[in-house]
Amino acid sequence: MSNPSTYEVILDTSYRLFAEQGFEKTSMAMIAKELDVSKPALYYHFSSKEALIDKLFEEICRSIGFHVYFQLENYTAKNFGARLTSDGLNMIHTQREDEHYTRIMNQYQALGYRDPKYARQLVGILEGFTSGFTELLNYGVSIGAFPEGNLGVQAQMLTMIIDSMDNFMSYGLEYDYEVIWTQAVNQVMTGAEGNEL
Amino acid sequence: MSNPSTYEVILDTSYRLFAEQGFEKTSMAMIAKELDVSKPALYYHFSSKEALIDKLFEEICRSIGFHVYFQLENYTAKNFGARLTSDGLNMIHTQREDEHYTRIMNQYQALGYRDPKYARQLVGILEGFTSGFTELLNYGVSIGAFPEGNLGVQAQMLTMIIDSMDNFMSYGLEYDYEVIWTQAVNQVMTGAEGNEL
DNA sequence: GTCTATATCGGGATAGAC
DNA sequence: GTCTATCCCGATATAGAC
Repeated sequence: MSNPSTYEVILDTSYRLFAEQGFEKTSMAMIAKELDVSKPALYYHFSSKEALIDKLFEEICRSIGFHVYFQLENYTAKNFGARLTSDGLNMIHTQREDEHYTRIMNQYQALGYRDPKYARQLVGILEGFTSGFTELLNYGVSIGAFPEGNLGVQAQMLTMIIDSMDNFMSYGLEYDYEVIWTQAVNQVMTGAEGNEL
Repeated sequence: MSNPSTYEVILDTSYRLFAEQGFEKTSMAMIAKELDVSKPALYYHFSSKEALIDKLFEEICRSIGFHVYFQLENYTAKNFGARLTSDGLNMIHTQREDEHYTRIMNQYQALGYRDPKYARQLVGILEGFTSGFTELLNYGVSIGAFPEGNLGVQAQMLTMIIDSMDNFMSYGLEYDYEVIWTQAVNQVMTGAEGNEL
């Protein structure tokens, strides 16, 4: 196995440079220069640029996911709405602090359009949120936190909104994200139903 | 002025190739080959690859926008909710038919992170939708279609949801978009209020 | 594990003829 | 307005020494 610290530091620097400039505009030479090592040193740890991009993606996917931000055991009938609201806002604020996160995920999204390998992982993340929300809402109903509704659809809506907020924030759009998320949670809690067409 | 038909056909083909493969992976040589012309022919019409990308973006921006899908004069007190629902669904379905649209906009979003020139235009489109929805909702209140609420926030939410649906559909996620959009419109129409924090 | 030096290729862009 | 031929550069990747 290669030296873990060098390996890690390459991933960290790549993450930053890829986010700032994109995959194509970031050459292996630039990464090497930023780390003050030579190009072949990179190729010793990663067999190709694509391998580096792939490993980085694996690391990112490992570090995110529904259960990082929403933990079922923290929820009670009494605090359910408030907790769901604050956990969601906390997630948004956390991602907002890492200015590179949204940018690099946008890059992987672009790759996903051409290579199913990336698309599958991205879809997996989103589906993880939707199934996580579904599970959480089911739990909420079971402990009597709120009346039953179409929880599957509500979970989809929460996933879409939380994903979209991240996107809009990255544009610098100063929308009332707190109010929007709070409203979405309230809608779920009051069991509002959409009219079928 | 250059021959309009050649100019147009370059833009059309570029649109498709850029969407399929991304800007960097699509070379001027590939575009030329696809059109069965030579590279210098392209450079006669567009001074550089970046100029081509920019002109294409201008054309795209010109062809989209709130008022393409939502026209205030079609709305009455009686049909307001139904019309807002169907116009939104129609917009989503239209964009879904052009498989290249979401992909190429994703590319311009990536460019926007590095060059404010693109970011400004993208933000302009989104703000156009938000101000369009605000105007439309204000009109709805003025004709008594529904009670007054925090229309600015509601307009932001509608913008985020409609943008997000397009995104999720492009992943191939089969969510209940019709129900979600209908629910969002209903929430606006019933004047639901988000609790301030 | 890391270096210097180099091979190889493909891309953007242009010169100059027609 | 379009062509053939070419320039030039930067990128990925490797050979081979230490």
